[in-house]
Amino acid sequence: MSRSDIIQAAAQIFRKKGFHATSMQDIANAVKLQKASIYHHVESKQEILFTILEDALNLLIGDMRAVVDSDLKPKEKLRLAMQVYVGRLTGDADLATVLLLEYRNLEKKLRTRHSVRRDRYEALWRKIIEEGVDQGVFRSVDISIATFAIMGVQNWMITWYREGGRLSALELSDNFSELFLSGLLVEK
Amino acid sequence: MSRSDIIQAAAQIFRKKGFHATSMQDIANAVKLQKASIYHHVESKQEILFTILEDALNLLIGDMRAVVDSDLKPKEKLRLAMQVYVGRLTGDADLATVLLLEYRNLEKKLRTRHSVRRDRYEALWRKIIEEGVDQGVFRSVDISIATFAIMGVQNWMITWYREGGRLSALELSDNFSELFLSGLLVEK
DNA sequence: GTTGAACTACCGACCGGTCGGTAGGGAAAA
DNA sequence: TTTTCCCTACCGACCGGTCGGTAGTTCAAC
Repeated sequence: MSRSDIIQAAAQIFRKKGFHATSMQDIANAVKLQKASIYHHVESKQEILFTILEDALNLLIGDMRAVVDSDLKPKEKLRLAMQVYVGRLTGDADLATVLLLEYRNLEKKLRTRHSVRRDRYEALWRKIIEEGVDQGVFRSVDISIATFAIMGVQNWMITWYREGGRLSALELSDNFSELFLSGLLVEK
Repeated sequence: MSRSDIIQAAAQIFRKKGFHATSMQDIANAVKLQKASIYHHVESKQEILFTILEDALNLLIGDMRAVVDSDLKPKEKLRLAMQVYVGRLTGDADLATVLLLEYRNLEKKLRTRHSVRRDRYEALWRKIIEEGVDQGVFRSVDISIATFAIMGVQNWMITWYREGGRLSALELSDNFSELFLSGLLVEK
């Protein structure tokens, strides 16, 4: 039994029941240990949550840096970024759901630390849109709003996406990026 | 002290701390009653949550029926629907946040009942998009995906919108609808 | 005198977390 | 090769405190 086994089991239960509704006993049962034994591996329930969030965010930041630093055009960067992000959200739903929903339950100090890093992540998305506007391929939209919109569409997936649905992750992300790039209206 | 005072106070605290992190004592303190006295007005903590969700959803369904039943063109229906919905989300953030985030904490039976009604609400959005596609003013996008996307952008607002921000609710919704209708790319 | 709204006092269950202790395996000392 | 020692992983029992909820009572308004 390793620390990461516990973290992973916790993520799964946090996702299903939420952080506060999950007891340390629940986690202990999942890894077939006594509750006390868990404290040999982790400091506290808060630390478990924090670790889950950090791990998830690190993964995403790595993904995004690669896309932003590539020499693709803004349009392709956006498409690729969405492919990768949707892939992560659908691929590890436990991690994703906890990341997006449960960070609220971090105590203040840890939450602040996490928010800083999350803002840094979102700034990478912002950069892609800025680039597109600067190069004249994107209309001069409000950058912040566009970023929020793009994050929102994708993040909200965690509330409705179910594995084995009608569309694959790739089809979903392509639908999204097409929608964002071309809009709903037919050509004028 | 009325029942609705208690419900409203609870919504406020649920929003800030989450359902499970909120104790009946917290709610009692907020309305300056003893915890036991609250049970004179409500059946249980679950019932409080359920009432909040029902009230919020009823409001939204009423809004949406008016828009769908109007004789506006699909493009204007979408614009108006987003204006109204964003107005609600920003106007009563407590209700909105609890509606979108805390319904997960309903016990199974109540959650199922709620989900049915929420699906009925989302079907109204779907209808607008369908109408646009049928009339040939919207491209023939995947209707489900487009609906999820539009709901997602707006619903995700509850995570970042703060009163007194740079843009008004109306400006926000107009930015959103413009983005959805015309897309990011400049005219070809 | 009935009623509704509030109170005090309490319940059993469970919470996150800590305690002292131990089984067992690997390394160092004899 | 045997003995000693230490360390990791784990355990059962327990801590003070809080949880949602209940029982029974008081009291003012009608």
